[in-house]
Amino acid sequence: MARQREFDEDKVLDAIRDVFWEHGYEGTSYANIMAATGLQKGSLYAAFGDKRALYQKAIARYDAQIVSGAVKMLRNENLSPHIRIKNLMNGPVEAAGTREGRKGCLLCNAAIDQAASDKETENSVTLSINRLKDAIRFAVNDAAKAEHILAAYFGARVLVKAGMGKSTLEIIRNQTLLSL
Amino acid sequence: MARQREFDEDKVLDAIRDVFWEHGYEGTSYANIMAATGLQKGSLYAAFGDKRALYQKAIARYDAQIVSGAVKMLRNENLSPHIRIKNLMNGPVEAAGTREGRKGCLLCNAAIDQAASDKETENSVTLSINRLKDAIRFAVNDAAKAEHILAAYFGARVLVKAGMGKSTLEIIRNQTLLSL
DNA sequence: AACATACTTGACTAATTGGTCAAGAATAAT
DNA sequence: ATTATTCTTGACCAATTAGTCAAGTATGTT
Repeated sequence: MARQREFDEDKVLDAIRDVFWEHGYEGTSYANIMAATGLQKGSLYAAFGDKRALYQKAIARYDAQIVSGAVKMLRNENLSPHIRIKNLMNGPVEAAGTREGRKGCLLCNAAIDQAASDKETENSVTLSINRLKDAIRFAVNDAAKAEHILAAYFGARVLVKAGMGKSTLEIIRNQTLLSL
Repeated sequence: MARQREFDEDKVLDAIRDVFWEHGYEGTSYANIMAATGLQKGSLYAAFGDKRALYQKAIARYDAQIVSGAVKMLRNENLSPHIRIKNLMNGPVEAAGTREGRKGCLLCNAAIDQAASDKETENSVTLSINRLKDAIRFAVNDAAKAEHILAAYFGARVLVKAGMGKSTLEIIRNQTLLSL
C-alpha cells in the first residue's frame, strides 16, 4: 500500500543504543545519532519519536539484550552458583582497559546520569536492576549476599569507567567469589 | 592598586562544585552556573577559565573537601577498623532517598560521565580513587579486601542514584562489614 | 496506469550553547 | 585628584541544539 522502509530497524536501534551507551543522554546529539544510523532526522522522528524516546528505546534494548543475557546465565541451574557469579564478575574484568569495555554498563551509566532527574529513566533502570538482582539472588540463594554482589558488580563497572586495569578487577571478582 | 573582587571565591567554588555534582558536565550550562554563583560569564572566565577548567576545579574541590574528609576518618586509628568501614558505608545509607543524597558521589559521577572521554578528568578521578583506596587499605590492612570494599562503596552510590531505598543500602553496608 | 499511502530528504526555525569583548566602575598608590 | 590596574556588566557572536515540515520519492493495491 505504501513505500517501505529502507533501513533495518534492528540495526538502527542497535546503533542508537551504542551511541547513548558510549556518550550518555546529554552527551549525545542528533548529529551523532544521524551519523551512527545513517538516517535523517525526519526518519528518526517518524519512526521512533523524540530524543527522550530514543533514549528509552536504547535502555529497553539494552535490557532485552544484555541484561536478559545475564539473567538467563544466572538462572541456568546447569552451572554452579560459583561459576555463575564468576561469569557475571568477568564482565568488568574483560571490559577493563579496552575502548569498547569502557562504554561500561548502560544501566549503570543511565542510573548515574539520568535516573535522579528523569522519572521514566528511573523506572526503567529500577526495573532492570531488580531483574538482575533477583537473578543473582536465585543463583546464590541469599537475598543479602545478592545485594552485596550487585553493588560490587556496579562498583566494578564504575572502576572500569575510571580507567582501572584488569588486575584490579580480577581482585574484585575473586574477592566477590570468596564471599559465597 | 586595583578594584577588588566583590564575590567570595570559596562560596562561588562551592556553588560551581554543587552544580556539576548534581547535573554532570554536559548537563550543566553556563546559565546554570551563572544562576548558582550570581556571577556573569565574564567574571567566571576571568577568575577561573573555561567550562572544562570550572569542572576540574569542582573535582579538585570535592577531593579536597569530601574525599579528604573520608580519608582522614579512615586513617583515624582511634576508631576500630570495623567502625571506620561502617562510617564509610553509612554515607550511601544516609544519602538514599533524599534529594541531596541523590547527587551521589562526584567522583563516581565524573568517572561514569567524563573519565572515559577526557584524559584530565580521568587523571583527577584516578588520583582521588586511589587516595580513597589507600585509606581503606590502611584501615582494613588487606589490599584485596580494600578493593572489594571500594567497589561495594561505588556500587552503593550507583544504587542510590538509581533510587534504591535506605533498607537496601543498609543491607549492603552490613554485608560489607561481614567481610571484614 | 492510477492512486493512496508511507518513507526520505534537507531546508528551516527558535532557542540555547560556550565563549569574547569593549565599556564602565571601583579601588589603591602616587 | 590623577592614574594605573583590575573587576563587572551585558551585549554580542558563531556554532550547535532539538525539533518541524513541505516537497519529492517509492511502493502495493486496485
